[in-house]
Amino acid sequence: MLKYILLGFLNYEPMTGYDLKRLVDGSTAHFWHAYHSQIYTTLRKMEQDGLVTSVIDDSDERSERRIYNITEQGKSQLKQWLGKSLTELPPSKDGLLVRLFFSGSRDNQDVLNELRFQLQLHQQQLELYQQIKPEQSAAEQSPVKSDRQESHHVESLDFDREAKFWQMTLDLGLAYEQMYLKWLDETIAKIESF
Amino acid sequence: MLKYILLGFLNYEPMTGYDLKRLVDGSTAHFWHAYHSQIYTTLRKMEQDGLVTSVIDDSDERSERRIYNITEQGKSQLKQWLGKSLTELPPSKDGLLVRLFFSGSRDNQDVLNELRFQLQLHQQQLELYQQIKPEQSAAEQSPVKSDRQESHHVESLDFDREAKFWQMTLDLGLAYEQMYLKWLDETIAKIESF
DNA sequence: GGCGGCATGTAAACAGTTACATGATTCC
DNA sequence: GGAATCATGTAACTGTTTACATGCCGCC
Repeated sequence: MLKYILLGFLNYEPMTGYDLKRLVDGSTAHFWHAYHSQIYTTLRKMEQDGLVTSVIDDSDERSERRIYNITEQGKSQLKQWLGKSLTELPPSKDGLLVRLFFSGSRDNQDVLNELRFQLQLHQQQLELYQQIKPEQSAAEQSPVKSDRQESHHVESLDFDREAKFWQMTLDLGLAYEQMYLKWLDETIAKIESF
Repeated sequence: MLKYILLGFLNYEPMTGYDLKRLVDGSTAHFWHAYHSQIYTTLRKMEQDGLVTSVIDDSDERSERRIYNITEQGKSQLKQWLGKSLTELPPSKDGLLVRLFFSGSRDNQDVLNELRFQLQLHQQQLELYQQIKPEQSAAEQSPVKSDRQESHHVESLDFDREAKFWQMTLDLGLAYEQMYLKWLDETIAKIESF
């Protein structure tokens, strides 16, 4: 999956592993997280498979910035992947629920402490999403922050349309956090009344 | 994590890999899924680590039913794990959102078809949860279906209390599916009005 | 007799995490 | 001068998934 995220971003414009890392952290991390180590190794793998090419940036000699570029093969694989709809539910993995499921033997106070901490975390997450929210103009909100006047023109990219889809994923994030917070509130109240 | 799920179930009573597989499928799969291959190999690993022991069931000679038993070390590790609260948000992974995020270049009809199919899947999932719901008596709803009169007495297991925690995880499942369905509805409507 | 479900596993591949490592630059 | 951040990567490990494999039993 990470492969397609990287192809997706590189399809906007060429960039380095670090750029990709920041883009992932700033946008897809909420529904697909990746460590920098995985990003770098996946990029190397993709290069071997001919989906991307890379060049060392000489203009900026301070360090070895390796700039990745999507190939035609990479573009076609991205397109092909987008063409095949998902036909299954994403398998969810939530450690907190596992813990709660087996919490029969725990002290209520222990469980409550854990849930209250989760409440804080989810409140922070919600606030983070809300800060992105205030439907900014598409361009400003764009995860791709390049000067569109400059060098690499992205052919026929409709930023308004892109922004609508980005907004939809954000909407789910917001709804998810609100739902989770409500459930945490109710669950805490239930345990308090045991 | 699977390790602790298996310890958690084996802490109720001894059972086979297949029993564990069915319990996982029937309860924790909604927040932590595992394939049978992983369950069997994890059990073997746990046996090597002294967390469980196993014996081949002779009473039933038709096949090699290997019955796993939690050890004192296993119990203590489970307890220790339950004692250390989670301090981070569970990283979510949702392939549909990844696809939506990069759907700017897709036809609206393609995206709509995919979302409508997801709608069906989530409706089915919601119905599945609702069928479990009607707050049955704790014992009947118990994922552990053993005769409590018989052989292995589980010392001091409060099924009512256990059932309350099981219900909480189910409540999140229900809230999640309702939230997801609402978002899908709204998102489909948005794309239709593009 | 064939099919589906029960029951058990192994092997290989792939994905994801943690730890280690290094050197530059920028800010205090 | 030291700390933080930028920037890049490798290595080892752990976890997860897919595919392969086998044999029994009960039902139609």
